[in-house]
Amino acid sequence: MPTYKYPRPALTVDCVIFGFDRQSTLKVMLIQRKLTPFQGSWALPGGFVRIDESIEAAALRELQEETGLEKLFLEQLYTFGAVDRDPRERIVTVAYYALINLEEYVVKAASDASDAAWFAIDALPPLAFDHDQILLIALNRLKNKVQYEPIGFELLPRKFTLFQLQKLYETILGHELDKRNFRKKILKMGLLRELNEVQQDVPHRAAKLYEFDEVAYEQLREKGFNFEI
Amino acid sequence: MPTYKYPRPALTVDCVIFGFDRQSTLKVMLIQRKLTPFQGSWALPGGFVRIDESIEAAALRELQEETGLEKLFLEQLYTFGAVDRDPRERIVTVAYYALINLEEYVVKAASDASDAAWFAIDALPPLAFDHDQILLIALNRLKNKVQYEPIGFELLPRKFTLFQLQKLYETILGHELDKRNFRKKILKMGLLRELNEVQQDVPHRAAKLYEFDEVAYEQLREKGFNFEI
DNA sequence: TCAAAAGTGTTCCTGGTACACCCATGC
DNA sequence: GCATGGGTGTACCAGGAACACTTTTGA
Repeated sequence: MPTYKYPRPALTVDCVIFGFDRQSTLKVMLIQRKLTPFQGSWALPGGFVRIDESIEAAALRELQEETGLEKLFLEQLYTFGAVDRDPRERIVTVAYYALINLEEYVVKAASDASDAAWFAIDALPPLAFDHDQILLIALNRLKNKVQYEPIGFELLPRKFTLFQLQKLYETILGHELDKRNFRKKILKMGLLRELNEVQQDVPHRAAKLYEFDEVAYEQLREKGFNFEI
Repeated sequence: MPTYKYPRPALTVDCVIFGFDRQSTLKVMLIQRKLTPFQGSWALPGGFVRIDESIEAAALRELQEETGLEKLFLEQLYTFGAVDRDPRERIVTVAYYALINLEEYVVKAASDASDAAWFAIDALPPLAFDHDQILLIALNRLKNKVQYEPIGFELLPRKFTLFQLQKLYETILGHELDKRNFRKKILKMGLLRELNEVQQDVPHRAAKLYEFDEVAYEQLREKGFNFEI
């Protein structure tokens, strides 16, 4: 017994998938459209929300179809509902953004050929629909959130160096950071577990590797600790 | 030519409308439901998104129907899409939150009788659907946002005293603030215009009135200023 | 004269910021 | 030996936090 008999907008999800590569560039995954409208253009991966799945489940499903990754950071971004955002008909889309570790992704991606590709954030092609707007908002969210929640680690391999972490912040925030101050601050928080390992195969002195300590973070957070870069 | 022939969720908007009264309590407007399900329960005001209006327009329309106010602060909160959040059928709702100045509202509200009522947020009735969850998230958003954007003023009359402003922050943040430090900080920002007026009809020494200076805020913001309490 | 809020400065301490050099490694 | 990052400590300064008393007004 449908309670509302008027025409309904269609409902989709779109995902802004961020990755951070070895060259310290922030990238986004895009899909080349095979159909009209915007045939041949690049667009955010996405699709319709099925009647029997939650919107978050729909986003996860899309994400898995595209990346093959099971566990990843996923957060709802914003819902876009301008009347004419899709030229075909009324479509409302709930945008999500995801953070993935490119090193793990690359392995899986090699297996199945796909129409997906990674683009550096500062060298994007024109995007279909209002996807440039969505991407901009996602980027802003990332910039803000990375400063007060420890989500940056989601973009790095499990074991990383302090230099990699610093470059990550510099890239996302768009400005340089002082090495000594950065290390002092991040180590003082007590969220990093220093490993008895160093980098391998680097053309310079090998750096110590660290892991993000989620348990320690949870414990500190319960005591009122706030992450802040 | 609909591009997607499968069943679609219905799409609604729900609004969390906050007000701040003369007794320094934070309140929310709720509507008593006339129909099943949850007949007689209190719920957030909301309604279906029409096929030819944007979601924000739908939220504004609902808001105006309920409050009669034209200009108010309105921001998208989050989209709720659990499969069973409505017992009748699949309904996805885009939640917004609004901040209104209760003094202005009360005048209008007196004119048309309504099933709406204001509840202090620490004395809420049980709510229909997942509206308690929505309200909780709205409250968190308000708590956070009020600290780094000057939106608190939306809840006050145009002319207010520093004491009122301080009480507003104390109420929303849930802890007391030091009077001298608060005044020092807020005045130093240069966002308040001191008026040549004082309170009227108060049973104690009358305080100076201030106005929020939006122009000054915009100018400062362009120079990189960040509001912060 | 009492109650309620208005109004006002100083001290201390923490935490941010600026800053430069030697070390280890691979090529 | 050169390039690349690894790794480390100090001094200064600004801004947050703690804190108490006198004044004004109306009831």
